[in-house]
Amino acid sequence: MGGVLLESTPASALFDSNAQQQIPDIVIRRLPIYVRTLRALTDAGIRSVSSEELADLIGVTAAQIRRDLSYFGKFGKQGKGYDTHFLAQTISHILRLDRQWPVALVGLGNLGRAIANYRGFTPSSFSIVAIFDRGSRNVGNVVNGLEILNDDHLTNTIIRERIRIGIIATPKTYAQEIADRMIAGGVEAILNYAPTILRVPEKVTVREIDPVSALQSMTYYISERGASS
Amino acid sequence: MGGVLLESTPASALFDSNAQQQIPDIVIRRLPIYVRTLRALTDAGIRSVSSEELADLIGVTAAQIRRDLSYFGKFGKQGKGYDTHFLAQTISHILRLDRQWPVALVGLGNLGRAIANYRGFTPSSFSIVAIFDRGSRNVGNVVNGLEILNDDHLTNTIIRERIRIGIIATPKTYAQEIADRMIAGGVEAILNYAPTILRVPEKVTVREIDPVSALQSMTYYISERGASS
DNA sequence: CCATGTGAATGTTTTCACAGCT
DNA sequence: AGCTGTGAAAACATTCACATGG
Repeated sequence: MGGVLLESTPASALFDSNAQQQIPDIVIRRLPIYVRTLRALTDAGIRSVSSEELADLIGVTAAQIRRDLSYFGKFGKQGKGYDTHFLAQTISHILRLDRQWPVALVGLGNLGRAIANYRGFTPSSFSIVAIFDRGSRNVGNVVNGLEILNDDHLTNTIIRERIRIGIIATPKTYAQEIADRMIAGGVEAILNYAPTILRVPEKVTVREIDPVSALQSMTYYISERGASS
Repeated sequence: MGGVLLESTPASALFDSNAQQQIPDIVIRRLPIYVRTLRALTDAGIRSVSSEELADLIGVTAAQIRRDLSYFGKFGKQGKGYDTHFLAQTISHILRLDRQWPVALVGLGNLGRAIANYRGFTPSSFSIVAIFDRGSRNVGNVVNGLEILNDDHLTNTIIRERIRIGIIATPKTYAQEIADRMIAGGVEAILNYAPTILRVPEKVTVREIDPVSALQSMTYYISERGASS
């Protein structure tokens, strides 16, 4: 992960209004990997998989996969395992990946540009539909088919386009202000690449992408010997 | 966050050979944020901080900070709090951030280029000292002062330069092979941007940077109403 | 006979709450 | 008087192990 911990984790799923059981966020965070792995199996023509086979592919235990799935229902066949296509579809539906989500990206440095050009979001249910930067050299240019807008228009565009997801790739100084303006427009999920902890209301989910912290935590485990530079 | 779970988490710290207490990886992963926040305080001229103030800045509880620190020693003064500079230095030392670590980067697409140009690694104890790509258009070019090498030289360069940390920014198809070759050269920590789970020996730590999974887990929490696309 | 789904047991992490030091 | 460091409790997460059903 990179992404460090400390992410705001909705206390309630506010998903289904009846007294639904509360599902741990850590389970929710594993589901995308299950989907990805199941899709790879389907693409390879494999139609059935046991919890143990799936676990080996992912690097977790079979019991964990069975327990995770049990929060949502019974999807397997005893003695047989899981239908790969069906399970991928089912989890995708739980995560609401069976639609395309419009996303706003703010910040167009090296990183923002790489994000704007990344081809992996679209097949994963996300489309960047608006890109913003501080007025200056970038505004007005076109990146990946989208005109870069001045971030004055951020809140209004988010409202108009009904955007619920934002990606922050600004310098850390602006990140909180951008988050506030996203939230004012109705954003409820923020992917934060800026190295700063965002303060957001309960109903907003934030995930941090923090490669520096990830590196800084791994050095703890590196064995003695060998220095250099 | 982003980074998904499922990271290989060394079962032992192999840090200090005597029967040292085992420190939870989740604690280790929080330490970089403590350092970052303490440094910001120091830079702002604040010389002392209580666990509660620090907790508020980071978005965790004061008890958690005190417990985390207690794994390593007693760094505070009762009635007073912690010396910001001293505590930043101490945690940096624990994480071995009081030196510069050479890093190898493999893969030079959009993302690899953004990583190569990122200015945040150097002040955070990491220097990219070698960049590799599959032979073709990129090899021989210079990015951020470094000549891009053919990845045939990967293992040898890692050995020669005593590199212990690798960053993988290749397509997922090559990621495992690159990881294997890094490990053959002595790499013990891998930051993996490719959307695939790497199989590595026990002694190697991996952290995943997986923005797609992060987004895909957040949609679960987005409230009803508002669609569009 | 195989593999799911799940109570119960175990292990891990967080939080409480307060004795003790400054 | 204020805040740390930490036992003990509570909350949370994982794993065991097996009854059950295809």
